Amino acid sequence: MPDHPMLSPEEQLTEIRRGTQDILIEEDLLARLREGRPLRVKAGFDPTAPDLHLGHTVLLNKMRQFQELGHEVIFLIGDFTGMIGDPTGRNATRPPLTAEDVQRNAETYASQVFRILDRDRTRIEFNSRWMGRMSAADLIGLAARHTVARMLERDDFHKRYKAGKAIAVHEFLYPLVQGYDSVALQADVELGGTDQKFNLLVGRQLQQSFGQPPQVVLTVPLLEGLDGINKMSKSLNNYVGITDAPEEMFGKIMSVSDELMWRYYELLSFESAAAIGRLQQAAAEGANPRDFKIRLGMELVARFHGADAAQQARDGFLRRFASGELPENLAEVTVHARDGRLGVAYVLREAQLVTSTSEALRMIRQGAVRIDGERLADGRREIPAGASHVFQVGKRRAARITVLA
RNA sequence: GGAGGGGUACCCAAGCGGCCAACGGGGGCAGACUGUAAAUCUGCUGGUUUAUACCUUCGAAGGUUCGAAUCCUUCCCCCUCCA
Repeated sequence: MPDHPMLSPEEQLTEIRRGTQDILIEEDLLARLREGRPLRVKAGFDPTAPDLHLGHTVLLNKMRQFQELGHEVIFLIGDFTGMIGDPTGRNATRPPLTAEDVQRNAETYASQVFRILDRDRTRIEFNSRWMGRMSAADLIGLAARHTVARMLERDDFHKRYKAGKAIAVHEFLYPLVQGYDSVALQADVELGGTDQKFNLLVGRQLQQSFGQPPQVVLTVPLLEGLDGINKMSKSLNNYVGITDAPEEMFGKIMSVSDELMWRYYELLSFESAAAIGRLQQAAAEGANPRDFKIRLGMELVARFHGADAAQQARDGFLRRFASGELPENLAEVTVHARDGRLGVAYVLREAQLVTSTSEALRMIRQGAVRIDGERLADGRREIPAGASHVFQVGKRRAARITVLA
């Protein structure tokens, strides 16, 4: 990981500004950078969604950047706040997590974030460390430092209140606890997505209330998911997981719209703004955007799986979709025949290429099924035991299936 | 506490005794066209050894009926207005 220990405060600020939405207050950040000490940079993570995807990496990349600039990054796992569930952008409260859930999720986090962060420079904290021993009296004292009117300034509270929708009292505790985390950690900077802005600002206010200088708040944009509309999330199934296999990751990137590709360049690529501008220029002059998508896909796959894997993913993709060849590392599946044979629909179901025989029959009817490249028209076709063929369902599902006796 | 409205498939939303596995839209999947892009057109979008058949599904449980998503009873949940 490259280091920039020699950068001046002003130069650091320029780096930090890239890809951010807001820095509040920028002058404060500059002033702290001028102190010449490593800043304590905090970012909180919810323990409910342990599988990281590219959307999370926008923030992680920013954290890594602070590390490269020589600052101390605190990866805060909100195990205590997880019991509340951040109501941001939600209508329903989430079910509380058990201690085991939290522990397991935390371990998953740890194994994933260090694909981006420098392990040696990352401090992992759990906010239950201080919240867990806070008394009811302390909590009341904390709540006394904030007013209902200010809480209602938060956009989603405001909307729900005006619309007459329910706001549970404990939901007000979420921003308070998150803000108190900054007090407990004496954070200099807190990072978060734009949807976290209000919560981050509560941290400033509480720190002041506790006699600390208020943290600098830095927000990064939320990354749109593969659909280009909703924010990337696992529950919407529009995500690219950072543990996705190279081919899968590459394929997902290739399937995004041209418009979204540029957004991904902006938020995910480490290429310079100038270089990205040149690509856009070339596209405007008629270059095929597909080639830039390939470039982006390779950059991202290489980041998580290495350059060799990226090269292979690209080559495999081109062979498969540009030349129409079958994928080389085809899944090998065996299924069992009945009475020496098995109907195709059952073959497909047993091999989990479809979820039901009804779906299999539907797919066959629609001409989506191929056997060794030949389109299958007859849904009643039976495959004899001992046979081995390559079965394809649609463009994306394929496997070599051997029928055993 | 009182009055009223509502819970239908992934989402929204019709249906209000049989023609309902349930209109329509969105989303998704598949086919054509492509650059696994966009746009467009077409089909599909409970399950079942492949079936003008059967089974399960319309908040839950009972009931009426030859027959219920549709009628009745009880229960659960959500919303609106009043206190």
